[in-house]
This record gives sequence, C-alpha cells and structure tokens, in this order.
Amino acid sequence: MPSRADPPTDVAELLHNLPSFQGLSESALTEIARLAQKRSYAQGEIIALEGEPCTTVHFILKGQVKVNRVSLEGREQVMIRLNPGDAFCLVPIFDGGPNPATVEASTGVVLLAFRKEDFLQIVQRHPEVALAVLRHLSAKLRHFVGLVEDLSLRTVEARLARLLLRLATGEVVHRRMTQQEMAAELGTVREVIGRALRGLEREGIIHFDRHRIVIVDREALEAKASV
Amino acid sequence: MPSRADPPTDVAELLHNLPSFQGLSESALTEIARLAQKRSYAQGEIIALEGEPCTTVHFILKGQVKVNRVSLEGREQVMIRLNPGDAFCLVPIFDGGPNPATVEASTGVVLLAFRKEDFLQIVQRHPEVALAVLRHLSAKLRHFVGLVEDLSLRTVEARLARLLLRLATGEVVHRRMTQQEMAAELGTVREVIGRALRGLEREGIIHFDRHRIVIVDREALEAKASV
DNA sequence: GATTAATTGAGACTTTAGTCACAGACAGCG
DNA sequence: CGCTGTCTGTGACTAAAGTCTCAATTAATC
Repeated sequence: MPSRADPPTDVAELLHNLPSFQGLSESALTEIARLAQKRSYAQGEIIALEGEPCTTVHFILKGQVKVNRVSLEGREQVMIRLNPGDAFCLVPIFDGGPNPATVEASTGVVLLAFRKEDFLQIVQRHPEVALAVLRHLSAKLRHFVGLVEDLSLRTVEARLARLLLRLATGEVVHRRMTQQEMAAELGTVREVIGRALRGLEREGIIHFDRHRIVIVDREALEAKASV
Repeated sequence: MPSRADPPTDVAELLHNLPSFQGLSESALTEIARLAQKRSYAQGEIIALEGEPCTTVHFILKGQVKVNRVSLEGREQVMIRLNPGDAFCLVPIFDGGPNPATVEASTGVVLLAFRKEDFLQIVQRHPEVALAVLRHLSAKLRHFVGLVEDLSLRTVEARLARLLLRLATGEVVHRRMTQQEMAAELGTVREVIGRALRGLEREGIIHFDRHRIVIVDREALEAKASV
C-alpha cells in the first residue's frame, strides 16, 4: 500500500505534539503548519531507501519506524527505532548526501513531512527549532556510541541481556519481538539468539510464560549485561 | 602535561579557519571571539573523559583527537577521529548528559573552547552557526551508521581492506598506524590484524616495504572490502 | 478446522575471532 | 654501543559466532 497524503486538517494542532516545535508563537506555528504535509504509511512500507537522494524531512506523529541496513548476504542490522516525536532523514537534508539507511514502518505510521528547502528555512528562522533538532541529533549520536560499543566490546549474550532489561517493564518483557527481530537489533542471527535465550532459561535467569518473558533473577541478568 | 590556556591573541583570526563560523559578519566574529579560549594539549592527553559532565565545546584548530571507549577488559574501540575544523563535546552540551566517550589527543592539539552557555547563545543568535553545527552532527551520524554496519555485517578482513583503501594515497599506505591502533579502530585485537595483514601479503594483494604498505592488487583488495 | 505460513528448537558442524605465551625485530636513548 | 621499551611474528589453543538442516510448534487464513 502506497503512502497517502492525508487531507490538510488541523496540522498546526499536530505540531503541538512534536517536541521540535515547542516554544513557538501561534503565528509561527500556523506558518510552519502550512509547509507540512501529513502522510500515512502501512506497516512494512519502505519510507526511505538507503542510497537514494532525499528531499523530505519526516516527523513521526504516530507509530514506529526502524532504520536499518542490509548486507549483501541479506543480514539486517537495525540502526535505531524511532517513535512519535522523533524525526528522520535529517542527515541527508543537512549534509546533502543520499539516505544513509533504509527507513521502514514497523507499525502503521502517521507523520509530518517538510520539503528540504522549507525545513532549512524553518531551522534558520526559528532558533528554538534549530536547538531542538540539535538536541535530537545529539541523542541519536549518543545512541550510536552505545551501539558501537555493544557490537565491538560485548558478547551476544551480554547484548541480549541488556535488550531484555531495556524492554522489561517491571519483571515482565511483554513486548512480542521475534527472535529474528532481536537478532537484527543485536547484530547477529536468529539461531544464536534462540540458543542464548534457552541458555538464560536453563540457568534459571529468565522464564518463558506464554508470549512473555519473565525475568526471574534480575541480578544475574544484570551481571550478564555488564560484561 | 596539563592543558594550557594560551594567551588571548588573534582569536577572531582563528575563527576564519573553522567552517562552523563561516558567513558571519566581522562584528559577530569579534563578539564570538571574545567568548573563545584557545587551549593546547600534548599528545596522549585526555581532553574529555567518558561519563564526566561537560561544560565546554571544543573546535579543533590543529592536530587530531580520537574519540573512544574502553571495555572493562581494557579493549579499546575508536568511535571516530576528528581533525581541524571538527568539533567535539557537542552531544553533552545539547542533550545535557555526560560525555558519551573519552577524547584523547592523538597528536599535539590546539583548539578553541566555548563555555556551554555561551555556545548555546551563539547557536541561537547565529543561524549560520546553527546550520553548520547541524551539518557537522549529520556527518558524524553518517559516519556512525557506516561504523555500525562494518562491525555488524563485515569480517575483520573486509574492514581491514576498507581501512587500507581509505588510508592509501595512490597505491601507498604510509603506515604510521600500529597494528594495535588498527585493531582499536576496527573493533578487534592486535593479533588478528597481524594475521590478516600477513594473509593479504601471502595472497599477493599488499606488500610491506619498510614502514609503508603498498597495494599491489587494488582490485583484489576492493573485492575483499566489499564482502 | 484444515491447511498454509511463520516461528522456534535443536544438533552437528565450520568458520571466525580472541587468548596466551614467547621470540625476534626495531627504534630511541643514555 | 648496548639497554629498554614498543612493536611485530607465530603457533597452539579456546571460545564465540555463524551455517545448515530438519523437526516441532504455533499463528494466520481461508
């Protein structure tokens, strides 16, 4: 299903939900709203393709996207997952290059799109927006430093332990992620994740309860995570 | 040897060399120059330490720094190397967190430092600077996407081949980099780099000539690099 | 509810990477 | 020149990760 340009409703209203546009006057907001286009994507749709030129910035209103790269052999590495309030395609807009990675809708997604020229104008005219975008890029950079450290200096088991701790609310990992997805997130393959999970269960650290994973021994899991 | 705050000379002049401050009026430049402090660091000095709070942005005037993280077992991963014109400690300034990584002077280094509050003011008052910093962060983000892909989807041999191709001017790699340094750059250990290098030589792809490496068969090296 | 399709479990095996332990080479320096 | 510290070469070994294959299980769909 292709993306749809939704009818131009109360876009200014939607801008209120985006941290990047906080602290602006109403008049500025309506002006900016005129430049935004609301779009929807179905789950699984590709929103931006690695290597392609890019002329639009996107701000997520609803849903989640994953930014990834795929190797020649078909192995996927998820770079980052983005949620409502986050933006993407900022990099190609600012440095002028092609998309550094592919962006795919993990769920149904609604977002606001700005044309490159318009967005560059906005950033230059509204220091609040510029600062918010700088904050956002900084957060991403910090995320990547952690990701590189994980991949370079930690075992799969440690990375998995950290992922479980991150996903858990209380002692339950309710989120249903397939082993394939975990593998793509952690830079390995399905079988290895499966073995690692079963290993953790055999050690009595986690427990499979239907579709949820329960953390039985949090301390032990944290110990694995900090290797 | 500790960092020195150099005497306040012609700082405005120095700003001309930094891409982040292009396109500003002379008056703006002199104003900004008043807020900058010139500092020097000796090779090997730590300029910023991972986990520490950070209150200063730095722009490199001369020399090179490496940004890295070290695991508990003492293994090092270089995140990025920065050269004249580049800035660092932007992330903690904008997102308010601690330093995401350690910054060390790879050579003797001269840089300009701004206090956090001052720099945030500058960015908000001068859209040109904001835009340049956005470009700079974007370039770093792009670099990190490549690094993650390398670590996750490529073998050490492929990463090494890419490094050699990047370092080479013509067919010669003026090897000033030790195997230890290459290992830290590529996320592995010295011995593995040594073996990989000797492997490439045995295959007749590269050749050791004194302290330089000569690329004998560029095509074969590129083939290894693109795996 | 039968039949696909997707997901998971599992074993056997290969490859890649990392560890350990030394010996040799080499560069800088008193 | 000889000493010292850094860097490199090498082999034997271990560990971690990845591959291949197939069965079992669990959704998903008509």
